[in-house]
Amino acid sequence: MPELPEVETIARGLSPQIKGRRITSLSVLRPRSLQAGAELLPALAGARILGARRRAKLLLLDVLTAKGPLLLVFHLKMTGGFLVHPPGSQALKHTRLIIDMGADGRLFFDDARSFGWCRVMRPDELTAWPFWAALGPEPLECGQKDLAAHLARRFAGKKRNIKACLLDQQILAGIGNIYADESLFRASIAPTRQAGSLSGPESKALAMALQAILRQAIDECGSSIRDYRDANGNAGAFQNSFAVYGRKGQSCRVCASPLESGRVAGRGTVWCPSCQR
DNA sequence: AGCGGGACCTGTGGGC
DNA sequence: TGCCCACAGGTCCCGC
Repeated sequence: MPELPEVETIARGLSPQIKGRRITSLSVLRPRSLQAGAELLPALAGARILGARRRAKLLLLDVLTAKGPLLLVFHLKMTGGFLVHPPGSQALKHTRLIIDMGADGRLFFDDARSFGWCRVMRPDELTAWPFWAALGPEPLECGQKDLAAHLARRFAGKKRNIKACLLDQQILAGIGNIYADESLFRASIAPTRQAGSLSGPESKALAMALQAILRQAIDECGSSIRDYRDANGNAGAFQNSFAVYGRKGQSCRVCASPLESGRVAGRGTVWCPSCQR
């Protein structure tokens, strides 16, 4: 599922394939996949794509139209993905949007489960968008000490469990189910712990674990469970490094205890009852 | 405040 | 083989 490392990998792989290209048109094959900005579609004709970038789990395409800058903001949710196809290529079964780049090909946004979406926005609309404005900091864009301090501050007094807090995009941006479970294992913290009960050293350990795991996952081009592919159609490799996610019923790689599984914060969760306290 | 549950989606895989 | 159902999960929204 595209979380921070997967979206980052997609943005890095996509950017060189589309940078500097001109959009001839954007076709919407599934109306609900365009969540906002239909009135801006005509302005996209002739616009130049400046590049692809990531914020939280969002993938953003910066484009420059004759009337000024616009953004194509995508949320890939569970099964969204991008691939550039040759000019004239026909839509696939799950293609939801096509950005036609003339002789430079066609960028498909495919999404089997149709949870993902695109919003076409002016820069001022983006900054005013409540979801965008409320996003917490990027975990890899602050120093380890700053991240630990931020987490400690945001966890203080919270009765919610720590896993729910890690999944809360307003506390920290980009973490989903996989990296929440993996980070908590690395930091030896049980997902069911009340966030407010974490000690200073535990917040530090969690900050360290989050950064180490996200960096390693980006280095390995993300995790591919089933659907995820990068912008070149390749699978990631971090799934081979999972300590707990998807290992329900198996034994801990560190202490060999049987892993515990259940629903925490409404999500399937796996942890080691011996290593994680 | 925080939690559970439903809605949105569809492909997959286990059980029978 | 085929049917049924649980499950995957990010976000929003509603009700308690």
